[in-house]
Amino acid sequence: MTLTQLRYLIAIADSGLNITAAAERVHATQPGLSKQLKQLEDELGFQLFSRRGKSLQAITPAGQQVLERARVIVTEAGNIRALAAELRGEEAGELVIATTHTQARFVLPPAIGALKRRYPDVNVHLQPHGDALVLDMFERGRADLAIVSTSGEPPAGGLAVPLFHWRRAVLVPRDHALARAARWPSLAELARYPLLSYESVLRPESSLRRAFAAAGEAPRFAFTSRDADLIKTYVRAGLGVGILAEMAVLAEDAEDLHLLDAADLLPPCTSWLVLRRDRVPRGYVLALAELIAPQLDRRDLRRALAGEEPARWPAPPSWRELAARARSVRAA
Amino acid sequence: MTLTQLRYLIAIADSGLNITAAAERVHATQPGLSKQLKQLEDELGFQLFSRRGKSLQAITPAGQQVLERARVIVTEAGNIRALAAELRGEEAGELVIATTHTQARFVLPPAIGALKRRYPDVNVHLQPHGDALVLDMFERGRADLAIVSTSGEPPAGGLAVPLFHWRRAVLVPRDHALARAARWPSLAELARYPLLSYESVLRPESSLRRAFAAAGEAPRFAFTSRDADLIKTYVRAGLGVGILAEMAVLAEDAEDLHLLDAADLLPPCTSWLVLRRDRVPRGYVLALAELIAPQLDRRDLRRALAGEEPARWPAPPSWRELAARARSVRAA
DNA sequence: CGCGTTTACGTCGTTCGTAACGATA
DNA sequence: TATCGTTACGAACGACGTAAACGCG
Repeated sequence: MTLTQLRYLIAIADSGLNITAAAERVHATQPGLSKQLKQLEDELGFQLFSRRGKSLQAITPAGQQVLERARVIVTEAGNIRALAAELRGEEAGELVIATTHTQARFVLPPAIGALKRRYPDVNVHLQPHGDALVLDMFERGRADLAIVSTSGEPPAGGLAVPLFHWRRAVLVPRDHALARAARWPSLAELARYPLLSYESVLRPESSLRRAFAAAGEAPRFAFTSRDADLIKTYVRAGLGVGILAEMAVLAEDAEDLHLLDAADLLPPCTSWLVLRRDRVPRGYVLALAELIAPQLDRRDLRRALAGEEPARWPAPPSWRELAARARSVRAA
Repeated sequence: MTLTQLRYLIAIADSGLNITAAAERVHATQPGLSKQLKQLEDELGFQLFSRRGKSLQAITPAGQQVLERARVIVTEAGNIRALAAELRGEEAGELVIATTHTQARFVLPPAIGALKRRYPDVNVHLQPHGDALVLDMFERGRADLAIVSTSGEPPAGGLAVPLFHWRRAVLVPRDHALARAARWPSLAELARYPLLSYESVLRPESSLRRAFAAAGEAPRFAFTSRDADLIKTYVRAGLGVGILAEMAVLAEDAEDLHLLDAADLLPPCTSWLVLRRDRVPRGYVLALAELIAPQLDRRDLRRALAGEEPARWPAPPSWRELAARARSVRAA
């Protein structure tokens, strides 16, 4: 049994039992993986995968057990390497971020920009996905960190650190009836219009859906997307009333869109940074956290990951504060 | 980085930084370890050990971090091998038991005898130690299981399973004043005599010491040992009153010793089996548990180790019941 | 016939043990 | 001088990639 064999095993399992694809992933040749897998199975004395003909069919129950432990081993080996890289002062590496489109498009750009200036040799890989998939990818170990939002409890699956609070924004075309109204609309009034919002409202436990339900309303979501830009585009096209994160509203949107403050209508949300408890983070991972949310300190993050602390986090600022602070920095 | 290098690293750390001794332990040559250590340090880019001249002086802080992760890796690799051995139906292996002298001498023999009949190819290594050292050895990973006693909470450091309850026995020579008394002595009466007991009573938190203290007595422990046989020998020699575990009292002791029932005087104790949560146990480890305490079932133990259960254990019998049951089995 | 896996083979790198050397107390 | 670690060297092994063969849809 070697670390290489276990790495190959994981790659095969994570590539849908396709050895050729797995070989690609680990930068090796397919016969190499085939052989190593065979050797591992010979050493252990049982099949890790069931086969149909020559193709791998499924992981055997025993193989599943081995796979789980192999993941621990390979993760810890990676931790040792990360530890060493940090100690050497290495500033190159990969940073895989699993997050939603809104964060990737409207929140992260300045932070990632600053990060790349500080760590030019870090390659950043953004994986925008739907809410559910983000945490899924993260839990499968495909990402170093996840950035997700909830309107309540912190997300499970790792160490969750609050980055900032935000509110929803309601967007309508400038000539929309709601834009001319004298006062902010109620939920009931909003619910009369076709709504445009994120894909995640399709889930029954969506906080937006629940807010309407609590007011006895059952709005029609006429258009959903993961992509806030698309939602804005279709609001412009007159499809209805857009409900999206305030971060997605830019100054230039005011030219043809009217922003209704939904602060009191809809529950506030928190954006969370989620780190894997089983991984030693590289310095630039924590640097990114600090860059997004200045109230965070990487030493606290390291302590929390080591499990040494009850993990009390500084109160997160609102997005409005963060944006104002960023503007004043740019002005200076 | 290879599994071998990490195994060598652990061996060196566990051999007091003596590479020659470590080489012995892993059945390799000393230059082999030296070289692998050097290669690992070269790959990681920093020293795992600080050196004075050529000798290893201490583990560096970074080395400590690496060492901890290396232990996880090597443990999990061992788990995979154990898993495979079980699946193959392998019935050979090593069984290292950390326990006290009393358990090793008076409780385990029948169980280990039966185990060896069932698993002739399992080599059993008994490590009798003082109470504190037992758990220490166990936590350092030198033993597959520990068997210890407490008179209250289960021991920490692993998955603790209650085996049986037992009481203390008070032994005096047949011609001792207490042997002729009409009734059982009180703690105050006992405390008038020099006492002979286990080494563990020297610790201030000892349950025996606390029992006397609660009665306002401060007895003199004139003789202590880890070895119940020795205590009995010195009781015979007239040094005083022996207080030991009832398991240590044999039928033939009645010839020249008088047994006082201390059931109501001194608090009861529980013997616990302790398993490491990070290790997949071989079948014979669980078989031993079943052989000592028939109320246990290895499937429950496996489930509890997998963390799937709130770990409620069947009520442990008393040692008296266990011994009676064993006698009736022998008679049949 | 394409896709994916296995088998065969040659090369290269690595590990390991023996033996000699060096440093330290 | 004894103990312990390093260096040197040769043999054996193992990993890896290329190329070809095999099975299957």
